[in-house]
Amino acid sequence: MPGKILCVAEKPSISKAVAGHLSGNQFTTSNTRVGYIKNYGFTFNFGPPWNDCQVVMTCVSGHLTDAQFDSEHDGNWESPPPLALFGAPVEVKVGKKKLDIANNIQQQACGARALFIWTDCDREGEHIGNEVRNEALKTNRQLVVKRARFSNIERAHVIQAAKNPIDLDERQIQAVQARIELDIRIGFAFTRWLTITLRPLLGNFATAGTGDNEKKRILSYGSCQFPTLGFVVDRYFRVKNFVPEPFWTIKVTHARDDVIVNFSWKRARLFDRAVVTILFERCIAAKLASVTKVQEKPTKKWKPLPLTTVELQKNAARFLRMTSQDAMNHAEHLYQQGFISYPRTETDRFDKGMNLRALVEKQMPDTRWGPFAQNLVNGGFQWPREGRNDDKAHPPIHPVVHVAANAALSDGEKRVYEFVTRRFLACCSEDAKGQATDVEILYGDEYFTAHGLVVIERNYLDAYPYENWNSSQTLPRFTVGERFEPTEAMMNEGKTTAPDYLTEPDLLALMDANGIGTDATMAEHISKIQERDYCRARPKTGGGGAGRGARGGRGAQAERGGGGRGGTTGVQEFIPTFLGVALIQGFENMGFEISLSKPFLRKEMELRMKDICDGRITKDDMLRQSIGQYKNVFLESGQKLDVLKTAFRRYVLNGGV
DNA sequence: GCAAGGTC
Repeated sequence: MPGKILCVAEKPSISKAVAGHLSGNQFTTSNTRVGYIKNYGFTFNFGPPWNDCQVVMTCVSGHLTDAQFDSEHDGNWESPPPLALFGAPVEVKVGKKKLDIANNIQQQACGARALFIWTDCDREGEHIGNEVRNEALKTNRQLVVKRARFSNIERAHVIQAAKNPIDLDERQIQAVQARIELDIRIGFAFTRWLTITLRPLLGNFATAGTGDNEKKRILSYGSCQFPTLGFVVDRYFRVKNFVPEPFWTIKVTHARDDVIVNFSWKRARLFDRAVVTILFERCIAAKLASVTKVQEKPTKKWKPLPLTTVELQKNAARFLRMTSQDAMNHAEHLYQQGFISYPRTETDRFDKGMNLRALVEKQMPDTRWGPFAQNLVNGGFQWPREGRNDDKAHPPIHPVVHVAANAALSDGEKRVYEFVTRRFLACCSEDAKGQATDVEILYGDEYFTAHGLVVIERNYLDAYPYENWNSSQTLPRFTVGERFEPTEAMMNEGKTTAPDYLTEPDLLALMDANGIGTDATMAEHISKIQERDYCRARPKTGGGGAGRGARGGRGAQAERGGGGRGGTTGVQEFIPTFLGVALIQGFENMGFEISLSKPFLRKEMELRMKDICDGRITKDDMLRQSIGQYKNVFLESGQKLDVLKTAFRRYVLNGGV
């Protein structure tokens, strides 16, 4: 007598894929009250102790529940006072829009022997699994609850996961519950307090329009939005306070075989004129330079890593002239139509079980990159490089089917699809190859080098026009030990230039490096601080090479990647408003040991969550500790309100300085 | 009206 098993995934795409694999595409489909959620019915042999079972496979759509304060604390912002939110009861309830989805789970759980949870195998996925479990148990107390462990949706892997279910990880669930409770307590308490105490000071700072708008203005605090704003403000001050410094450098050129070879100084530049003068004079006095090193060696330009969400967003700003939010919207739409894989992933390595060649083959009909794909299929294919990140839930972003150039897509969608596909083909190709020549000379007491490059095989670059690699002039022949008199030697003066304002790729890189937000939310935080009028984006103008010689970068935060690409692409840069500056400076001036505007608190929260997952502390430990810590900061902020008000008067009312 | 995290 076959039992019934209910399977629940985190989202429609997974439930459909899993149903297809487990049933061999032999399933029935029934619609639920929520249009995009379907119940698939089929039979499957799960092996002992379940064996042959009737299966219903369905899904939720992200989290089912939402945390909210009890009715006493849910209305009026003034009373009870925001401070009370650190201790007020928090209720976790199924969201209004999720009631139908929850009901579907309850109904389908009736009469089932077991519930198999197929949510993503990450922390939030574990928590969503718990929400599903709670719903199912409401109508079926006897239900055995298991979870499938999977890291991709390849057929064999999915079947393996179905036959070897494990248990939900209670620690991960607790860690997320703690995060949720902290986010709402801290976020709501500070937001209400900031709004009611500072809104009256804003008066004529109504930028968005009328006084009516002004009444609705919210001054929000969030553990992600504040550090995000902090990065923007921090860079703003580094630009504003920048003082150019003069430097000096020595340049040597030599003409040989009709080529003028430029040698650059190994010290690049020094900030002491007298010292450079002495070094320069020694060069001149030496008259002859001698060749100390000639090196010819093969060199490569590495093909890109498989595409993650953060990379997609950064590249969209640089190459596709769209904001990270637009890029995500387009990617989401492409995903929903089945054109590309799931667009929210941190994974930059393909699982060995994936058939990448088959995916390349699908691109052969394309008029733009078909021949390139054909070449890969004919033997040029190479497995992509493997990055260090694996979220254990989704593969890197890749094209799933071919979409022709004339397909009915919006312009933005087309550009995102093209980028995803070209990136994928580049990943499956070979590094570009070249021959590099380095010549080093000793002139006086100083070393100088010249560099030459000949590109031999472009390889992946042929499919990936977003990157360049060009041959430089071919260097004439030099031999080690030879001596010559340089055609010209000059001492030049230069000036350091200010760093650029933060661009969107810069900001994304900073957030990524500091653990602010997730692949799915980083773009939202960036748009949130604009919505709050804490900062504004404007197109970056001109700017070629600005910041090249910058010496202003003394900030302590990690900075990866970076913008600063010359030309006039559609990259945006972020400038804080006086309001944004006032908030960040105000809190900075309060002199807390751990600043609210820096990423440390969020990082701390991540670490404590990890402690819970590893069993070092419990959820209650974390809540007690963190609530206490933030409550103290909140109380102190109240005591130092004058500091904040001073910053507001200074920046908002007086327009800066 | 408010956070951040999932997702459509």
